[in-house]
Amino acid sequence: MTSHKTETTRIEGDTPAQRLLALLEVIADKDHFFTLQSLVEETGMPKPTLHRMLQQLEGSGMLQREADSRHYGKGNRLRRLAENLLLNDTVHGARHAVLSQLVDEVGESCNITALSGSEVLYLDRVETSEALRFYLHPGSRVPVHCSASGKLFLAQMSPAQRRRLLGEAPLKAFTTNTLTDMDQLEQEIDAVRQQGYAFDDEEFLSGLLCIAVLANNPQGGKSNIGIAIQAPIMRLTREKALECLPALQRAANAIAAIDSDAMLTQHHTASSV
Amino acid sequence: MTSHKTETTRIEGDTPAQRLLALLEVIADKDHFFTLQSLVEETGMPKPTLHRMLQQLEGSGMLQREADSRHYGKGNRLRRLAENLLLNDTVHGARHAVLSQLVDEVGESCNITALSGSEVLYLDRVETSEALRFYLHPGSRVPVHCSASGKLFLAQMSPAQRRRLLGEAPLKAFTTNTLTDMDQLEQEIDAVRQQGYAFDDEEFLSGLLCIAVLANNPQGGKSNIGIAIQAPIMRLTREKALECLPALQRAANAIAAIDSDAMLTQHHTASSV
DNA sequence: AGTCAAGTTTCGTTATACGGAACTTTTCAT
DNA sequence: ATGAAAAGTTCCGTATAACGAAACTTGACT
Repeated sequence: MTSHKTETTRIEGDTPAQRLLALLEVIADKDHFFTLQSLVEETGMPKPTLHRMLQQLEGSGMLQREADSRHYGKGNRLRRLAENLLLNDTVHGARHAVLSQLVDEVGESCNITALSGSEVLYLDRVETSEALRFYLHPGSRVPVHCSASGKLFLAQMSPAQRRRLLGEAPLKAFTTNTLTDMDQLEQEIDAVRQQGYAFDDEEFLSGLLCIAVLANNPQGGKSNIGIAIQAPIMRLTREKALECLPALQRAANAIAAIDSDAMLTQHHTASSV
Repeated sequence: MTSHKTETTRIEGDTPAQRLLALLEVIADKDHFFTLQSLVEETGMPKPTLHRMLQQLEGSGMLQREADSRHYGKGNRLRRLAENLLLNDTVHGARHAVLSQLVDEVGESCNITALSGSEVLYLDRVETSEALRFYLHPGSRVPVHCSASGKLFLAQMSPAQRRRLLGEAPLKAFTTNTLTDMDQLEQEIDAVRQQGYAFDDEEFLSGLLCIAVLANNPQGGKSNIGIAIQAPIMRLTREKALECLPALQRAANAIAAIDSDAMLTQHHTASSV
């Protein structure tokens, strides 16, 4: 047999730079100093390659070597980068706060979504404290045609755009409720546009009901971020969901306000305090 | 408002990967969305080059585009990277030693914090040896508006940033002492800015008093590192806490020094003051 | 001194970055 | 609606950097 290569982590990426970022992630998880050899064993990459990468990171102050010249630790520049990344991410912070507030109000899991490519991307999510719940983590994706926010995004598009997005692949059925007929879907989308909100009534996952609205900024520019409540049908019926609509809309407006504020391209933020 | 070529920032580095990291630093400083064009103007780099870089960052989930496909924001992967970097940087760090030293001096539990999203993140913590104590572990989070370090972070933001972070969701009450009125909070924050330190007087947990200062880097930029003492009110009154202030400030300076110290090892610290 | 393991350098071979110019899409003024 | 300006995107020949097997150096321990 062969040697037992544990290789818990893999450095992946299509380009050298992406691989370097992946390496940074491996390093970020370490709470102790590490050596070149330890990384070789952990990632299975060739030693000269890792050596070169570490050299670059050290050369730019992202990493620092200990006095013995073989143990690496995180450098100041890297720490500062991390600090600034978090410090200046008020948009995410504010959105998250609104989402938490909404979850408190309605008592069910809520999420913020965006259209990314031809799929709906979960940007952020706050879980209910209820024991029974669907677990969908931020970063996961869902098809447009069977998600509440997806329908809203579709409803905003021109017919041409919509067909371009949906026209290629047939509408995949995930449950018996999934709308797989294009005409049916168009009809649903018309209704959605009228109402200003959309349901996903077990169209993606059996037992999951979802209601969503858009966080349209008032200027009309289509900053289409969606916000949704989702829960098991045993706790959330269509009727109950509609009762949550005002709270949902309020949250959507709050998020729209944040986004339009953050969209203003200021060239210089006031530094004086 | 004309497009003077200010070129405040330069993307420098000997290798493509280093230049990409430099770009990340530019991006880390932004608290609003940005466009390709804005980066072109800010850095003076060729458009296709920046386009390619952003493409790589977006493709690997480090950045995310808004639905309008021209505004970029920080992605989840980048946020996670930043959090892990800060969170796992403690055990062998010189900061931990400073914290231990402070605990020895004042005899109460102390911690190092950073702002992450709309919450304060505990980066590191050293417990007192006293039997009676609050147990809060590194990695846990606390709302900004009712924590000592949170108020300090808020105090250094621009009014616009602060409003964005606090304005859209009501201030949740955790105890009867929690400041839930925005005007009251603004007033408190003004005071905090004057004083340079902040209390949390049972505003998050009943019976818990806390005093904090920032580890300001000497260059005067914003800081995302706070340091705090916390203890049950039966052992730590406001008066007693103020007596600890010199020790606390000394520790903060020590931590700030660690950060800028290693900068001297860098090729060139002195960018213009 | 001798051995071994970790770190480092070399170098021919690929793969990627680079960025001017051309092209496409969106935006905005008329 | 219409067209011009601006932003985003793609092309592609050239320049540069990444790659990693192998050879070499360093240092720790015997």
